[in-house]
Amino acid sequence: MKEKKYADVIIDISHEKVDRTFQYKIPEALRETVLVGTSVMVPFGRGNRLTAGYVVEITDQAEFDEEKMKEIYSLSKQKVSPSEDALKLAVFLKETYGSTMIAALKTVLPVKREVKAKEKKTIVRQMTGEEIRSLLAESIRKHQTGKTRFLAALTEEKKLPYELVTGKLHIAPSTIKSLISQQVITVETESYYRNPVRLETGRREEKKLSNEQQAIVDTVIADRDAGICKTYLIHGITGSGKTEVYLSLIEETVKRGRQCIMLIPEIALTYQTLLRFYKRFGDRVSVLNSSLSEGERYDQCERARKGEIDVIIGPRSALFVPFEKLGMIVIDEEHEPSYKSETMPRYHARETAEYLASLKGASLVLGSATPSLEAYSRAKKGEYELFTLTRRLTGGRLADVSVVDLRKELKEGNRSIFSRKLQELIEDRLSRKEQIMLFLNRRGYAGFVSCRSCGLVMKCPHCDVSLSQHRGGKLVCHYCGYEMQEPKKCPSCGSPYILGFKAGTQQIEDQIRKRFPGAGVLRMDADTTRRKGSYEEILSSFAGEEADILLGTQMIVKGHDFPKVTLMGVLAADLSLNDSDYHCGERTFQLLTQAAGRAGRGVRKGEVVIQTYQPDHYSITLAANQDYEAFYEEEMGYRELMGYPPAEHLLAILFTSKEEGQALAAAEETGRILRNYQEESGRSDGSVIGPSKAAVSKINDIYRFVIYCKEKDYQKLLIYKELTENYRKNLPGNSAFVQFDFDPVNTY
DNA sequence: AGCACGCCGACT
DNA sequence: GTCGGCGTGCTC
Repeated sequence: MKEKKYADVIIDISHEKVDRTFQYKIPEALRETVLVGTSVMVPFGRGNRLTAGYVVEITDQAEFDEEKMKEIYSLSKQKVSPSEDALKLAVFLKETYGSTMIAALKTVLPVKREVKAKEKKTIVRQMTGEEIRSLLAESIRKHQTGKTRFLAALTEEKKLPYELVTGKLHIAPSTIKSLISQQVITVETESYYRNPVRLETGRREEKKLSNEQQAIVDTVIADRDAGICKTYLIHGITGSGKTEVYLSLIEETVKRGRQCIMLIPEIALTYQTLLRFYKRFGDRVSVLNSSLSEGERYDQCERARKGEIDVIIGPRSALFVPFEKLGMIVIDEEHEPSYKSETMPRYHARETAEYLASLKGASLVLGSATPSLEAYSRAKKGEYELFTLTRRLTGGRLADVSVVDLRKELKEGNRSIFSRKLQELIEDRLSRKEQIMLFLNRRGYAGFVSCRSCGLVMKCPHCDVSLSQHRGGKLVCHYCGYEMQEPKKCPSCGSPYILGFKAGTQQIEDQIRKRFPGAGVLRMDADTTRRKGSYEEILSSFAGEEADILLGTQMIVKGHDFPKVTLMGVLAADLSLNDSDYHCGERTFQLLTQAAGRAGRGVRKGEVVIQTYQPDHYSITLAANQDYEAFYEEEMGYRELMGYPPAEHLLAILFTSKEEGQALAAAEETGRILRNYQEESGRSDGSVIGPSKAAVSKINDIYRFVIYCKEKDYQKLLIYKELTENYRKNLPGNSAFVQFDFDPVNTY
């Protein structure tokens, strides 16, 4: 037997330049204990600073000069050692989505951090403004540029966030250290604590399944018992009882000694949803959500590892809960964009779940009322088994849907945001004391501020977006948090007519109050739900009939049933139809279908009015007819024509830099290399588009350029990624950063 | 990321 | 000269 003398270690530093393995000698004393996956402390860098790392391979072959090779110092007690499965998952994420290995490892591992979960460091000035100014003068005289920038900032503010100083002001740590020792400044550290969510376990609740529902459960479980693990897609209209099917599937799986992961979109993670699981599984179920601190997340993972729980419910990150005997993964509302991660690695929960399921021998169950084209096309190809739930169990009939042409309204002299038909119906419902929901499917944020004289729009000085208006006369940037007082006069032409253009829900709320005085209105959008718990507050006060009309964005069409709602008005269906994103037709269809499903959940029949400027668009007409199948055919034809996913695969390569020129140069050079490769390999089926300015061309003073690559074969996109990475490796000192996004969910 | 090494301007 | 700052490059 060969001796296992060397360990390949990934160092816990998230930087491209150290994103590879480093080989260390395993000291005799640790030969038995150091395994693949062990987290260790190693001396790293010139100063041999002790750094954490993860062993990803053990060999008897030295691949580095043995003389220079260092030894592993010790095992790490601070960090979790990833299991073999976790390592495989990390490799999958790294290779499929193009991130650093350490970033992939960190998304897979529950970070075991000390009790103080989060720290925020602030630099505090210890001298008077006068003293600082004299130091400033001295540093100017000495041409100490960094110190000058720092001191100048200190004359303005007494306190500065630490990240701002090292990041934006670009001050070297040595400069900070010397100023601390001269007692010019101090560093304050604040820690935050968070409380876990506790729910009481209720009584066990079980409903009899319909034949349709039971058939699904029987098939999947029979497959399981026969050792077949595959992917199933349940296409079931709203109210067809998908959740009951999930509950039974999970219960049967748990009975067989296996554990389950239940993914739901973050927004649907409400008390009501969770309660159904608690009632069925009691304390064998646990919730993972974003408000849990790192320590609490770690505890949940430990409970799972020890087998203390059978079911975990959570958003996409719940996939990484380390169950020993995972038997099933359920993904509810499979089409939701929140299943795609927005940070590196940009993984998709559906694809990652598929990999994990195959790794663990688990079944994967997807469910949606409006399946994503990706999932549905795979079901059609026979890669997934498709089930359809057609009957609505809650008794309510499907609502009557009518489409109103807003162009015609305008032509006939109605300039209001409510069509005559919608106005009539609102009045009717108000007089009958029934409830109304009005849905504005607007993307983005609150209203911007512009000058009525010269047309200037107030923009963030650091980002390529307009500032949005907040309470208290403040203008805020939603990308970087920049804040300023709302100006009294236009900074460009001096006109006093600089006003907020509240294109959003607030303006509509005002209009409703004007047109229907006496009607109680509740508004729900990003603004009114910012405070924790206010989301549920608004919903429960509407459920308690404290208002007649609920006006809101996306949020109001997901989840909750209100039996008293008999009218749903979609104010402008086109708002989500004209995005630059190729998903916009699909999103619009999904939103309208969901909205239509909200009306008439009780005994009374519901009505839905969809107002639009494009009444003939298939996303709108087919949603009005509730015809998913026809929509799928139409939209799939468009994707095939354009070569968009799922017909082909798409890779977005994002180049970012503080220097616009550097980002552009790197992007252009990469574009040349990729096109070159394409020509050389003599292919005509793929294409490289760009580079071009990103849709938001600047965030936080960092410029953004993007290249898109289309290919039928996903593997070929990985070659593009590799080519890009190689080019960057041979180009030292470039300050442009590169990010990859495979089959992106938002455009750049 | 963090740290050493080396270059460059200013002051004893 | 030499002190001390910032830029550059490497880390098994």
